[in-house]
Amino acid sequence: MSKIKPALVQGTRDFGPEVMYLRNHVIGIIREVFERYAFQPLETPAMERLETLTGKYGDEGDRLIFKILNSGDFKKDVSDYQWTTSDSATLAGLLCEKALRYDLTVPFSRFVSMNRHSLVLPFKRYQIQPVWRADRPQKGRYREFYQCDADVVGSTSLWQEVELVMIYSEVFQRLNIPVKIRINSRKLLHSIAQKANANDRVSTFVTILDKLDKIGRQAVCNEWLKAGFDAGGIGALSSWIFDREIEISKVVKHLGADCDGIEEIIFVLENVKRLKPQAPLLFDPTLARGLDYYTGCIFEVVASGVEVGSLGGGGRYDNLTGVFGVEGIPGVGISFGLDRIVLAVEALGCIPNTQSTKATVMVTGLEEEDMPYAAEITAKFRSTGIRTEFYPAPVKLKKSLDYANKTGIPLVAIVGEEERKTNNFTLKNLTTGNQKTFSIHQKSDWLDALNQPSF
RNA sequence: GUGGCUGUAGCUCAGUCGGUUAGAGCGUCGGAUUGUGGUUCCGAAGGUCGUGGGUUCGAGACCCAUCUGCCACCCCA
Repeated sequence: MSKIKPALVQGTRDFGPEVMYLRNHVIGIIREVFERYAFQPLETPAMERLETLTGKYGDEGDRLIFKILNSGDFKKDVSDYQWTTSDSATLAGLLCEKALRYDLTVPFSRFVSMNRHSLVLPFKRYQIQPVWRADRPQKGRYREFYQCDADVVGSTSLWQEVELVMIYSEVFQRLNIPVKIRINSRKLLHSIAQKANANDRVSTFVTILDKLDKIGRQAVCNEWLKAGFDAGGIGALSSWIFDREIEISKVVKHLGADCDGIEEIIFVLENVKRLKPQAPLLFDPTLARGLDYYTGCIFEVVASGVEVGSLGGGGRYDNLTGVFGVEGIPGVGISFGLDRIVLAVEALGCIPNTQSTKATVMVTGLEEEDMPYAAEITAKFRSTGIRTEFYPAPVKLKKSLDYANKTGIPLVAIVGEEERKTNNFTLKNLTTGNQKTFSIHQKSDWLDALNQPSF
């Protein structure tokens, strides 16, 4: 058999022990906060039926769905005519019934539709799993990445939005990442688009507005005009719309208090304010977000000190279950991008003392005859809950001490002929270089020394 | 999906105009020391130059394709 070069698939990564400590730490904080806000855990399969996923994320999103080739003789259901005349997208639909999930919200929506009779509404679930997108990778952009979602279905109350904003704030506070949480509303974007006579082409209008950061005010106006939107309307809008941190009261003056969507934003802003979140919640009239299914408030979180893209996003979707034949179940949710959060933590250097699973002590025997006794000591340590590594061969002390040094084990229990014959062991503190002999029968003595080495 | 940049030892990188046996530092392994690590000294291993073709007497270098990483679009966590 010819040798195969080991390689990763584009846009995927391995996570070694050091990174896993950090990832688990971050996941732990997110899960802890989710549970404290009374969300319940859920996991769904990596694969969904292709038809479950398509049509929910917009044309661009559909293109990025990873499709899974049918098993068996997948050619047999496709006619020669279809092979030659179909375009790639149509052909993919004939060859693939399954796909990898693109996000966690749509699978959740599918789950809710299937289990609506047994769910008590409002139902709050959290879900921490990988998702896949056939995107072209860059820094902070992968083809496999983790999302951490909290969603609540079956409630139209805006208090859900308020609570979700508080979750964002609390998680990033605990992670020591300074962030801004932005809020806008799809309804408000519709209202704004109407001012430029863009009723029938809201998404085109919004897509151009969303480019503000990259191309600037003038270019946005030019593109609007080029796209044929009403010049008078654009002129009026341009006096205020480009202020990304505009006071909502000014927007009320421009659009009127009865403008669709504005009341919701005011409600969320005011009630969040009363709860005094650590992270600021800012109204941003240019915030758009791409996912097609959002209908109400939308959110986005960006880090203040680093550029790794948005760390999270979310919003309200009034009728995602509708396409599964279940009407009248509204939902709202947020998502954390674990991989970008980890990047931000690394870039900011705000790494908390991550819980490593390294041993606190290593037991090493000097000669073959010492090994059974060394194994007994190891077992004794472990039975008291001490994380213990057993060096599995009698080697020169230089070698085993070197190993302990390099793997970061702070204490070494040395067992040789002397110790074995007297039921003792020598405990060496690698940080200070000091060592001390203990009797194995004096458990309280050595237990103290292992837990709090003071020599 | 579109356009661009990139790849030499485990890591960071040299490698002249296309010319003989591809180098350095760090790291790894062994020894100096038969019960004591981090320092020092000595020694060794490690490369089909991302991969596959092509041009050439001769390619790490030039050309084409492909894979990867990165950048700009697009989109998004």
